[in-house]
Parts: sequence; structure tokens; C-alpha cells
Amino acid sequence: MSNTNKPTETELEILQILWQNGPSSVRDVNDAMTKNKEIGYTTTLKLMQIMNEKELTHRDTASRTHIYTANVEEEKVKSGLLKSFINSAFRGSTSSLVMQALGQSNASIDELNQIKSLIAQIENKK
Amino acid sequence: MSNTNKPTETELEILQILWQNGPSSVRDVNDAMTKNKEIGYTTTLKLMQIMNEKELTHRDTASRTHIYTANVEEEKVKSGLLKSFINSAFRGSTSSLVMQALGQSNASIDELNQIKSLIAQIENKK
DNA sequence: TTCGTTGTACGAAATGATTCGTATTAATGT
DNA sequence: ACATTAATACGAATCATTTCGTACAACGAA
Repeated sequence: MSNTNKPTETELEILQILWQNGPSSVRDVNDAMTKNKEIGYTTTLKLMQIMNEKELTHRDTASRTHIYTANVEEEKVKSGLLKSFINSAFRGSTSSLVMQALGQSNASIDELNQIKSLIAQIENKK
Repeated sequence: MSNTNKPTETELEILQILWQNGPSSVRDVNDAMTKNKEIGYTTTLKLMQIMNEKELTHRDTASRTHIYTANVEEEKVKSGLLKSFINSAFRGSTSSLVMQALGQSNASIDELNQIKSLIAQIENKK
């Protein structure tokens, strides 16, 4: 069953990699990690072992090189993170988050159009 | 000068209270905190002392009961938090954050209108 | 003035997350 | 077969944050 807990900062980084690249070895993940920051191989290994205990990942141990897969849904995790972020940083107000985000972004015409059409869609359902 | 570092989770809670209520004693802040969760008075005190060392707050020690004031701007702090949240959770894409946020919210007609007019305003500037 | 209450200061324990060293085992090439 | 390379396992150190006990000072009421 899908884990409902918030992943830690680093766990999230690893999940992003797994979501993006699909099933990966520790080596794969570590290579991806070191593109952004310094991190030792065994550190990544340990983190992934812990994530596996927490059932954030699934692990295939058939061959010597274990293969890890995300075991939590990207949508659900992000939605949970977002909700708790809105609560802690924007006192629960989604619209003030959205306003702030749009205000400080440089979204393209295209992205703005996408957002507008989502808004239209929501308005229709009211 | 405005502190650029991310406040911790609890520091943010305290900042929210100071932003919302203005200059407050430790007692005031602690009373506000205990509405949401259990926290001992001396814990809040210690946190606020630390925040003062980090210059997240300013403190008036003229009378026995010290009065704390936020020493970082709400807008700046939130904007920094948001930026780093978008980076870690939404791979830097503001629009996907906004889409997700609108998708899972129940924003009122009024809020949607506000957002639409902000979008219109951004479009004008392009 | 004395007692109970309400403050601050401070050190240190508890907790949570990250980091890495070392041991061991499996695979690979010469 | 042997040396080298590449993997996992695991314990322990480190680091940041949170929590709280204890000591002590100031104030206020009886």
C-alpha cells in the first residue's frame, strides 16, 4: 500500500530520479546524484536501503546488482508535499501560493494558456 | 540585512505568528503555538533565543518580558521557500506546481478571478 | 518581607537525517 | 588461480533540530 509519509529531502531527490529514469541500480542513482552535489556511493546505498525498509521503493535482488523501483506514486507524494507546504508556508491558502508563484515566475505564454484553460475547466464544474 | 537562509520548520511557525500578530512575548507566541500542537514553554523560549542569534527576529529587552519582532520580510522568506520547494518537488517547473495546486484545491470563484486577472496582467507585460 | 508566579539563561539529552568507514562477497579478466 | 574491481551490509560518527530540566532573577499580593 502506498506510503503516506513525507519523504525526507534526500529521499525525495532519489525518488525524483527513480520516477524520471525508471528502475535503477544504486550506481545509476548515485551517478545522477553526483551531477548536482557531492555524495559518496555508500551514502546513496545506505539511503536507498533505508528507503526500502520504509517501503518507499521496491527492490529486485535477483542479480548481484540490486535494482530499485519507486514504490510510491509521484502524483500522491507531490500532492501530499504540496498540501503540507501550503499549510506551513501559506497558512493553507492555495490561491496565495498560486499568486506568489505566478508573480515570481516567468511562465511562457503557452504555460499561462494551460493554466487558464484549467481554471476555465474548474469554473465549469461549479 | 535580511537573512537569506531558510528557516527551519518550527522557526517558520514562529515567524508566521510574529508576522500575523506583530511584536509578541514568548508567552504570546507559545500560547499561539499550543493551539496547534503540544510544546513546552521553555522549548519555545529556546527556539526564539536561537532565532534571535540568527537574526531572524529582533528583541526588545527593555522590560523583564522581552518582546520579539520578525526581522525578515514575509514576502522574501516565502519567495525563497517557494523557489526551493518548486526546485525540489517540481523539478523547477512553476507551471506544473500551479497546475497541481489548482487541481487539488477548492478555490472560490473569487480567488479564481483574482488569479485570472494576475495572469492577464502578466500577459500584458509580454 | 515572604511566598508563589512568571520570566530568562543555559546546558544537555533526545531525535532525525545524513555520511562514511570497514568487512565481506561476487564477478571479471589475465 | 589470483588479483582487481564492484557490489552489498552494517555499525557508528556527525550534524542539525527540537525538547526540556534546572537554576536563578524579578515582580506582585498578602
